[in-house]
Amino acid sequence: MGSVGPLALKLKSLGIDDGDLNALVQVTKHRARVAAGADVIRAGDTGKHAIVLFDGMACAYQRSENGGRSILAFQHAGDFCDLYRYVLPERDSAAGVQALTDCSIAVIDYRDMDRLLTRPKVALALWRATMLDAAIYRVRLANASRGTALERVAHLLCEQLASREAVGIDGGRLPISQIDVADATGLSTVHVNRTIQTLRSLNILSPASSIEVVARKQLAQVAKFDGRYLNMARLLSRWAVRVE
Amino acid sequence: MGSVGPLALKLKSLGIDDGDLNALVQVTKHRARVAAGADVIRAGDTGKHAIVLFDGMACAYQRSENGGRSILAFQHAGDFCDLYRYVLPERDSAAGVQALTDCSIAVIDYRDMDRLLTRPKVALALWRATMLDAAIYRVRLANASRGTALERVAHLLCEQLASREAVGIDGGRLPISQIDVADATGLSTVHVNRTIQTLRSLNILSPASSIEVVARKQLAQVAKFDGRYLNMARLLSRWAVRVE
DNA sequence: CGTGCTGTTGAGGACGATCAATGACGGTGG
DNA sequence: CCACCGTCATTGATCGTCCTCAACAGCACG
Repeated sequence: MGSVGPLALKLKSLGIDDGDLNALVQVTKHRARVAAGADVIRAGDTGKHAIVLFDGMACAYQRSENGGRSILAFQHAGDFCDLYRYVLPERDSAAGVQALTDCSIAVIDYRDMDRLLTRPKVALALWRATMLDAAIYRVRLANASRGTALERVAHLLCEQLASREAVGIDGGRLPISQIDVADATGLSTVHVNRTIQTLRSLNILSPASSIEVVARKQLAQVAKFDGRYLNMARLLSRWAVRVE
Repeated sequence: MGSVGPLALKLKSLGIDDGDLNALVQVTKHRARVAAGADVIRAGDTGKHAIVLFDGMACAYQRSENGGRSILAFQHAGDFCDLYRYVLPERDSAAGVQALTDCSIAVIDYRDMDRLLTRPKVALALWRATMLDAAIYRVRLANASRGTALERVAHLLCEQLASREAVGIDGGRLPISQIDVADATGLSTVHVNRTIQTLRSLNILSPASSIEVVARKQLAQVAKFDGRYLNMARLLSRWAVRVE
């Protein structure tokens, strides 16, 4: 915890000071690894602790009756995987979190959470963390079912780059498959493939068989991406002064 | 205040007791009316108070660069219109809340909010209220871009009936236009019209030129609607025991 | 009696789904 | 070392859902 990890970076931008941060870090234990493809949170799992993603990339998904997978959100280092379940313990047997790459996770016991919430700044920061997720849902909802496949795929990629930047992960490579993009956009894998090829032919994505953005400016242009919430982290740190 | 209004019903199901409820009601002032079509919250508005919807129906929307309107959520009596902005004061000039019918609103000053949050149960209940909205975003996101127009329209109608039931509003009539449905589903108004006619021919919607559900069972069947979160209010009241 | 908004209907075309097959790659076991 | 397998990426062809454009009807409003 000498180095400023993504979690610390995120919490600080949400208005937490060093003392509170330490309190939170100290109850964060049980580090574990989850293999790519495995579930971080089993569908229908009844949790007794909150899970934090320390490394790797995961996704919150929802299964549909026909077996399909809707990806609701991608998660990166520093994200809480299921904080919302602490507040609203819905037992949704169709919802879960899946590791998209090999992941490193840690847990915070609900008992410890209860104690953490007695610190006002921590309570507000955690509330904000959940609202940040909600804000992402809002943006995705506003763009779902609207625009061409090109715009939607481009927008999704912009979102993820922005999310990663906010926690200090740079580099244009996204360690996800085209299948993941399809499940996140609601497009078929075939069409996602053709769309990605279009983006490659525009020299926006690397020609390699992985998803790597090499021209962010143009990507944002194609996506009509509103970079405003790209700066969320920076904005938040300004708001931090409002705390207490 | 004497009668159990939708707001009280909602807050109680979120774990608030009578004392805390009174404290909240007492800082709820400045009742006002908003005409159908007008904005409850102007886009880009910088709020100094939270707004509660007392009567009528409104929608949280987002404007897109081409002037289109994406409806992110419908709001009913008892809903907070913009509670999330208290926590995460993003100044999104494209987002707003619009009255769909004549509405009656009230406001809670942010100063009073600050004081309310010193009550742990109130803080948790308000956090839960925002997470309830987020849960709705999740469900809508999982269903957006998926399935046929018929399923999507039917699902939207189910959601709204369920939301209204949860705060004590019964009756199958929804006071919204086909245009609203189109903006909420991402379909064209023309196709929404045809879809609604299909639902009418199935005797699920009333033949009248308004949106009135007369066969909920079949509607839920068409929508593949998972009634689980229909019971959110009742579930919540069970969870209430977990508070504190 | 015009004006504007919502609802309704028709025709044509585009975007993306679906089905099907093949290629590239890494891992596993013989 | 090679055969086998599963996953993911790629390509082609066909088909259908839904969009777009355009016009009109009903209704409330001034």
